[in-house]
Amino acid sequence: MFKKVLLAEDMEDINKGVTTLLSELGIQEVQQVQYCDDAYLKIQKAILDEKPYELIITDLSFKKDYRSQKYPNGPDLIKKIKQEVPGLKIIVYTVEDRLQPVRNLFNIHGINGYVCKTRQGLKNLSLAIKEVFLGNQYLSPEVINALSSNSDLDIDNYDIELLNNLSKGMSQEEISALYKKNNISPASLSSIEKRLNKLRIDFNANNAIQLIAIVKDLGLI
Amino acid sequence: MFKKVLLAEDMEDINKGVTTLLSELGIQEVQQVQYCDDAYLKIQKAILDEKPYELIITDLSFKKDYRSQKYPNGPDLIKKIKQEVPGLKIIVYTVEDRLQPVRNLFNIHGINGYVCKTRQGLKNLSLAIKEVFLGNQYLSPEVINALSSNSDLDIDNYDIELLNNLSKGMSQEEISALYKKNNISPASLSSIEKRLNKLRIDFNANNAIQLIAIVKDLGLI
DNA sequence: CCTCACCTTACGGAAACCCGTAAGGCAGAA
DNA sequence: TTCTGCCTTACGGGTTTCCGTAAGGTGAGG
Repeated sequence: MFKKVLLAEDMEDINKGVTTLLSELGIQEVQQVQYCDDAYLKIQKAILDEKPYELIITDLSFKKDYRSQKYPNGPDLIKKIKQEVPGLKIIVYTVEDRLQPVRNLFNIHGINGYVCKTRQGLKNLSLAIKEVFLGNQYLSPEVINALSSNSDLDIDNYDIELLNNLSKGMSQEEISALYKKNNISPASLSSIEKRLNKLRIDFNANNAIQLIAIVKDLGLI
Repeated sequence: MFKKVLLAEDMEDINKGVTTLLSELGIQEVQQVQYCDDAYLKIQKAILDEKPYELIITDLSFKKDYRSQKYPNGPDLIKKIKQEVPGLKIIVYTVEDRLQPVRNLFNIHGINGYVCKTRQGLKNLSLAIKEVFLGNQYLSPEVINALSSNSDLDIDNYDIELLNNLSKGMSQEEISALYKKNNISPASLSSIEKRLNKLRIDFNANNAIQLIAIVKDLGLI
């Protein structure tokens, strides 16, 4: 089993529950932080001391408070860690159960496990730790479909960016002009219309308004 | 201090932390449930036994699972309780920190306290219990502005419904037709346009698309 | 080299949205 | 009653979106 684990989670009550679980699993050294920046510093320090962490368990959302943070929330921290210490295992433990964010965390950032905070959350977290220790991936049941390939319509970054610009109130013509200026292709009004048409079909939307409402609900933007 | 309190909260870890806090506050009888339906039943039973609860502490969101529920989440439960036992005090303890939902809970349903789950969540909850025991309202700092009158632009149910219909992909003409059929006033296309224009100004939106994006983010719809 | 498939762009017309102006209706105050 | 302010409705015209059709460009494979 893992010997040294770091837990990043801002809420004291949850923090306490998880720490107990980790001890019960036989993990000798369990440390915890309530801010992502602290997590990053501890990880770096541990490496310098040649006693690195073997596993990070982190929430995704951290409430903002008076302390300004370089890494305000989970994804920022995860990105940084996986860039600098790609071998370090990461399990996400969070309430977020929308599939697209889960997909991104696995496909882009390369996390090792994802557990939803639910009634069985702690139980699943314990399973996740065991699987990740064996070198496997783990997804809790609520999001098991996130990585099944058929479930993703091919939405790429261009699409996301397009939807983002739309939701910021830009007209399609303005977006076209912006893309031409920045050499983003395709940039013509016609292409943008066509792309949006495809998205409307993909998501069963009558018009751009409903499209934005839907992708907001899905958490795509 | 309160003698008999019921806690409705689906996650075991949090549940445990809060229960401990309540005991420390000197509350003799603390019971807890993980489903809203169970909460409702316990409340009814306690009244029949002539040992009613004096305070309910409840989360807002409860994860769905295999058990189908008559009251699937906090607001449903709160509405029912306040209808049947208006004098029973209710404190909401949740992560939700958007102002509009908070406003609704106080103004429509008449809850007595609202505490956000944050780093200081437990501390604030303890304050809330004391205040509510004294007959006062309590809002935790994150949402203290929810009830300050100046912060609400006068958005009424008509506006919310209008935005909802828009986000469902209806055209303004379709909405007009629907309202005429259902005798909802104003129903003319012109009035609907005018109302949306006002909303766009209120929310600083360039067009209907951005308007929907904004009100979705705010949690108005 | 040519062909074919695919992507980008262009264009035109219908529908929807945006915005200003103005007329009708209704309630309260003089 | 008349006046006034406010809300609802009507209408016109400019802009944007939606949806075809079609022309140019590019790249893979024959």
